[in-house]
Amino acid sequence: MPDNEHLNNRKENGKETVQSTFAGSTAPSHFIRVIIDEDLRVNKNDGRVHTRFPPEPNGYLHIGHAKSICLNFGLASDYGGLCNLRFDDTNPCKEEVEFVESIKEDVRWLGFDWEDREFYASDYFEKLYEYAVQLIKDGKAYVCSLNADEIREYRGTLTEPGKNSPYRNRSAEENLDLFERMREGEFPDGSHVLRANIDMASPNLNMRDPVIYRILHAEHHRTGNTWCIYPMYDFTHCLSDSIEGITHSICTLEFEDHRPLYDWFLDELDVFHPQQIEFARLNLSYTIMSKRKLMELVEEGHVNGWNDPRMPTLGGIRRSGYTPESIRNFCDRIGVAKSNSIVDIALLEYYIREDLNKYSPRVMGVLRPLRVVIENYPEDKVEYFDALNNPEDPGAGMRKVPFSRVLYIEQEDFLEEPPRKFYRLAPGREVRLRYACFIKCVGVVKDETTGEVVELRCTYDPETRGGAAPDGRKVKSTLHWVSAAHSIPAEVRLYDRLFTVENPAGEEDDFKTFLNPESLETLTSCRIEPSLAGAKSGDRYQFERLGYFCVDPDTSKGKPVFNRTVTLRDPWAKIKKREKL
RNA sequence: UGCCCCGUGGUCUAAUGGCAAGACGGCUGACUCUGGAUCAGUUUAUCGAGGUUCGAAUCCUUGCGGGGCAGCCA
Repeated sequence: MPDNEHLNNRKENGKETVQSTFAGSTAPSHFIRVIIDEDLRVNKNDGRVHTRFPPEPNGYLHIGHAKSICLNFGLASDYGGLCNLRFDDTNPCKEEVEFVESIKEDVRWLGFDWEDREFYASDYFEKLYEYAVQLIKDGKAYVCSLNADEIREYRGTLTEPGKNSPYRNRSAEENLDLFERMREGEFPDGSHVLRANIDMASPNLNMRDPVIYRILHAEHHRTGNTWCIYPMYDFTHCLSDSIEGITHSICTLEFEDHRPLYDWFLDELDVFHPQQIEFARLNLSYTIMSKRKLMELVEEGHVNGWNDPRMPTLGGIRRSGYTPESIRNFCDRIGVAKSNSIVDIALLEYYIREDLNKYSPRVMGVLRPLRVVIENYPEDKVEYFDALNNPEDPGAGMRKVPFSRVLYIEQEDFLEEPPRKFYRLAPGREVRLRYACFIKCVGVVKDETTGEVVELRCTYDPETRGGAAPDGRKVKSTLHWVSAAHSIPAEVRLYDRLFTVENPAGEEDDFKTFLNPESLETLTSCRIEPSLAGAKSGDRYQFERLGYFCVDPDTSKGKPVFNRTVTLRDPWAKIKKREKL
């Protein structure tokens, strides 16, 4: 049994916390570090660095969130500060406990620890209410009784100023009374809102008397039915940051226009003032990151759930076999900036290969078996050859691989009429079987009706046992193989990119028209070497010459299922494609 | 048409007034019992026009291009 312990005990399940974000610490600096360095230099915030990762528990996390998680937790760790996990749960209609659990699992899996700092915006509802009351008393907020449509009309447009609400001049007493009765549940949803009193002519739409509280008679996942008014994001977020003593409140670019409002609340209330800093969210080529679109894929059955290995969700990525280490390295390398960009998915693949190459046990498995009979090998004989578990890791040891008269090799490793640059097996040609011996193809058996090659007749050279020829002759290629009688059947799921175009969300047509019809190929007659008999869900292996594979949870006793995480770099595949073979 | 942000090789990110750097990708080659890994080499960039300056990717003006904003979502 190959030693898979390195991999599976490494840095998962929160057992080990990340100290420095990038092994070798070659992660590039970026503008947020420049800001923090300057803050530290002038001793702003008494030299503290305190960040937070603030997901809304209304869906699953994806690789884009991983960028934010690595940024926030990484910065805290690098500067000797802290990072809170805070659930932004101000909309009871969309949020569920299930999501908070999965978010916690994902953050932990990535290797980060928020210790006892698990917070919820809903923890602050009472305090937030008091802040709202203070704004009303200061004449900075009022209860508006326009309906949603009217508020929209009064807001004006991008190019035209809005006009004041007729309720804008209510007295503080009346506002206080109304707001209190909103809280008491006297009014139906939508009948009143609390609004900030700012400027209906502001060129920034967010400043045109934004709503800060709405009536929602809905049960909240944490506060139950305690409240029937809920604060809006802009009001909640800055004050939650302030309450927690956050120094650097890092969010994505679309909140840039909200920053004046973020600052406004904190200034008007005269409370501790964190700094909001915006960065560009991650986009990856050949996939999508929008929660709504991902939901569409799930609900319409284009993928098999949120953790389908094709999904960019952390659940999907994890199931496909990615390691948290590789995701962290990736996030450190892509940098942090303010320009919208699409990172090549090849970079992500590079980091998972880099990681898995170091740690994953090598093993042989044949995906599309082609029967090979070694004519000069005795019927009943079995030999066991020594195979390296991991050439990159001398400590990984060896294992025995059984060899017998009937074997399977990969169908694509034989061509009756080999083109130029095809080094593998062909009639009359000799190749090496990995760790075993040289074989030469002396005959081809075909299906009489279809003409399909169904069996190869070969001879082996007993002198080459162990893989080396005493006479020093070379072969052009080495093939992986399994012994027919000893191998065990397996299902292997081959995953490919989800979309056929780099930026499906940026196309004119609906993104779903670009779904890759070949994003999943399920192979059910694979044969794998017997050492894999005890493989457990989550175990990762390199199938030699094919790629990295991870045992899927669908695995049942005697029926292993593997997901292909990523292929090996494959020059032959490139040649085939280039020369259209 | 208002406001805000962003334009550096194919991609992502550095250089913050002083030799445009790195990673990925691509292409060569070496090595190899994985066409893997490794190693070496190579290819390609400051959106345009003015200005400030001894000197501009960097500062200013302007044009062009891209993105965001009119939820009682976050």
